[in-house]
Amino acid sequence: MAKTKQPVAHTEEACNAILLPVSDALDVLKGKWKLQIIVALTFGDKRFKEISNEVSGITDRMLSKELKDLEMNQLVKRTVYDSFPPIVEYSITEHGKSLANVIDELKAWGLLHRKKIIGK
Amino acid sequence: MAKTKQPVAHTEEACNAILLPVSDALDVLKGKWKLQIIVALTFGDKRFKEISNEVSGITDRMLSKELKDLEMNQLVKRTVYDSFPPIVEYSITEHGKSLANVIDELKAWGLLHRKKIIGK
DNA sequence: CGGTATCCCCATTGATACTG
DNA sequence: CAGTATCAATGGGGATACCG
Repeated sequence: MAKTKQPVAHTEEACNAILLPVSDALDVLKGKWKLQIIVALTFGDKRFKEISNEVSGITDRMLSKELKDLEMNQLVKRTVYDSFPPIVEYSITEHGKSLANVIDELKAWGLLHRKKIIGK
Repeated sequence: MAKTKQPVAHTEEACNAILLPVSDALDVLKGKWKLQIIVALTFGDKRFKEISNEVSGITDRMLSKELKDLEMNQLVKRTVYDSFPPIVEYSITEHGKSLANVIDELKAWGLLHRKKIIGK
């Protein structure tokens, strides 16, 4: 059982030292679409419509909104070419690429979990 | 610009090979409370009330629900001691501990992101 | 083409009260 | 102590129509 008394104040600090950055990270990736968009863009720069086609099920409204969020967090860069009809291209930034390790770990653990739980 | 034609079918496959496991992982950790509970438990086994005290703001209803989810996914183990008043203890499983790398990466990236964006 | 503007639904969460 | 039951609120996301 657990009557090993623990230094509560210290575990709270240690706790927050983990939880704050973890929450920051999760917030940035939150929602149904952001990671799908990021992953799609890691395979190459794409235009609005191209992303829309690759991320199956997303509406224009959501794609627009999510791209803005990602741009605000400097994960994605938006480039407008002055032409008609308009051409807008989206690409991953260096900061966006720095998510690679996170995505790799999530992927690895997801596979492990699927083997353990889902694919009994 | 981007007229480097890409093998669409292949990128779609590659895409899904990433997105499916990543979604699995994110689903398991989804919501406001699950990671807080997991992290709290990594500092030692705890009883319902103890978790409730450490995860600031959570209601009994939510804690109960989240613990059930975590138990279903075998991240957390629930042990009932036959006594009165009842004693129930929660602990992290080995599978739960296997999240350590994921949490570490999220933490590392969260810190990086905070330095880059939030902390000017 | 690359988006906005509106409206609406419903799932998740919160608040509160109660129980074995 | 360790929850459950019930109801209310919030907000993320969908559907559709329209615009520069």
